[in-house]
Amino acid sequence: MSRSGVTTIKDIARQLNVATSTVSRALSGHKSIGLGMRLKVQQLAREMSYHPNRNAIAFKQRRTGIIGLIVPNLSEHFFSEAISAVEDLAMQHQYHVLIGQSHDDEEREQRIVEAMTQQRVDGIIVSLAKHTVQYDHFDRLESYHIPVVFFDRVPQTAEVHKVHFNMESGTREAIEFLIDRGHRRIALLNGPECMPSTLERTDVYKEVLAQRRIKIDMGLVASTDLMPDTTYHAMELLLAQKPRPTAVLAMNDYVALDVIEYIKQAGLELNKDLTVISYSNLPISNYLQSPPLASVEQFPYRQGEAAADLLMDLILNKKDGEQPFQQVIIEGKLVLHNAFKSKPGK
Amino acid sequence: MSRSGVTTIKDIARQLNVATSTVSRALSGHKSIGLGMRLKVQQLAREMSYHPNRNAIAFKQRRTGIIGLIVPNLSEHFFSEAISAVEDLAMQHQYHVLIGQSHDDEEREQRIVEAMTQQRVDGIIVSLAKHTVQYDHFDRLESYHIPVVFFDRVPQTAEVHKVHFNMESGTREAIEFLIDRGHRRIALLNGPECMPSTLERTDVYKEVLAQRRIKIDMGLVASTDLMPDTTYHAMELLLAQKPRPTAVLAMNDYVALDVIEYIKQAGLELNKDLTVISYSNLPISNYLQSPPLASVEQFPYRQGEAAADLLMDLILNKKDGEQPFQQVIIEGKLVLHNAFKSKPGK
DNA sequence: CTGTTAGCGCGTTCAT
DNA sequence: ATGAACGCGCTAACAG
Repeated sequence: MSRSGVTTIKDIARQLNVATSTVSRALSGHKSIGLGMRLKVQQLAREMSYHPNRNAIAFKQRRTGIIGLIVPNLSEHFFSEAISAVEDLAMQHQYHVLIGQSHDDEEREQRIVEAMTQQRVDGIIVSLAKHTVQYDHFDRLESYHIPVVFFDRVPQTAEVHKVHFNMESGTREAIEFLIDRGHRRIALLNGPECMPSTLERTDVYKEVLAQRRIKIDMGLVASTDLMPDTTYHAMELLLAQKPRPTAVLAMNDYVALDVIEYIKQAGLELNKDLTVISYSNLPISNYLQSPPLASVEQFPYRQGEAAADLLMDLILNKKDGEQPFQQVIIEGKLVLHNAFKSKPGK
Repeated sequence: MSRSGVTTIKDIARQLNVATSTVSRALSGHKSIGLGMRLKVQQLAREMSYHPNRNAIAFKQRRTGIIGLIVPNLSEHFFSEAISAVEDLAMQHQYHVLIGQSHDDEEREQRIVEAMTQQRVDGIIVSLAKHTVQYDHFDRLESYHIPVVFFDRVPQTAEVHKVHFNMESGTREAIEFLIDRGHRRIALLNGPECMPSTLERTDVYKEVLAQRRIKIDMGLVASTDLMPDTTYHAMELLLAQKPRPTAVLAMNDYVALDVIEYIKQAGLELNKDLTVISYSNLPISNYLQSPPLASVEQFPYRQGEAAADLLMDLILNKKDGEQPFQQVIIEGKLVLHNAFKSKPGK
């Protein structure tokens, strides 16, 4: 054994009086190695509890078998679901996942990308920090041949690989659902105006109403920065409109919960005086006694899966020629919240 | 530049007609390098957009700057909080985190440990799979000088470094709280009997009741494997006891939610006919209209933080002499669930 | 079938 | 203050 106390192929070779390359070949099942030799080597490797040094292999092969995953926040349910998917898929390909959280800070995001570059990860999956507007740190990866797949929070440009939610279909489905149930005064409680998704939602909102020949009243569109206070304030504005809206589409579950609380405090009855629909990012709706009527499911696991699939494809089929930029769009799905499906005592 | 298109110190050296060792020293701020040379090298490095190959450095130094983190499930809130903490702390030390999820499968856990061994991570933090009873795969790490810190789901043995929740104080506080509010028939809805924490809970339960001179009735102690159906079944058993329990301590929030649902279905009033307290691992209790009365907070972030702290200490102060096994115990805290704290419109 | 040799990128002696 | 040489563990030509 080497001084470090860890067995290397050298040790095995010496023991067997063969060349290191023979050991290397025997262990990796090279066909040119005789069966007898192969078995001898493999057995001795086991006896000496040899564990190949992937780090050395990576160094030599210029392939680390590691992909980087950068998200704003590891503990947010949407992201941890996606991470779980990425890990599952990576593992299937014998790949491993190095994580980093940007905490929605662009500089931190840059530092993580730099670190992952230095680690020579084989690819990166990233959901952008809230205010990232400059993509130099990702562009630089190109010269290192490190493919990048964006997911969920993606750049506007078409010149990247990306996986994201289809805001249009989800929003359309939600609004049409409300219209079909007779609602004509539908409020939109949107996110901060700096987020691209906010604009998209507004566009679809207007488009669907127009198509259905329903009067568009921009007094029914309000913004919140996701904090309860501004949500309450927005609700005040919305409920002050005449005639009062009969439904509200909230931009995510956290906001919806605040809306529901507001409704209670205002003495209104949820989903009767005011119907609430939101975009789902909490796993809890089925446990709430007063959930929104429905949610647009955004399938974080599928998004992570699709991103990992795409990245693995880019890594494994790494042709020299640049590949066309892929875009995977995850369709939302409106899910009605029932009470619990299973009944006690069955 | 090398053929691969990536700048190395060799390239910089050639350009400057100096030795690679000079470049290496200049870049790492070695004092024996003249200021002029240092600056020249640093500037050229920037111009050639040199990014040191950490992989090569790790290979040479036998230090990867990576720690492994193994949890049963990445998307469970308790764990994703802990992961967030580990990542934050690792980053402070310029370390990075490689993740793996065992999906509560011992064999998978072993495979992940093997992979991390091969990657030569500098240390591992792990929360055990539900049914892991054999620790060979962790013992083997010793010969690789890879320190291991267990957290939350830890082995019983004292001969490991570990961070875990103090089941005693949290449980004691919860039960005494119930007793102080007049409850005398307190049910314990425990986890599967194979988990060590289950036994601990039962022990404390019996101990506190004995101390408070309350009759112990093992009919009030039931097990669930965490699935709704068995929880419902357990609730049936518990509520069939005479006299009926007036309170139940559920082993975690998921179980508590099922309990709450059962109560509704049984036509009982939550926290009146039956008071519910649980161990918290969901972030949602404050949003439930019918939350448990209180939860024992288990501070996942702190647990992750403590585990990472301990591991970093083991890595950085790696003396040759074995270090005594550390044990960090996180005290639980009983948290009363109020309705929303902030009111609308304020 | 197997041995020899070279080298991946870097830090680190040991010289000078 | 700088250079030359070596080797970490492994794979991959190239030779036999």
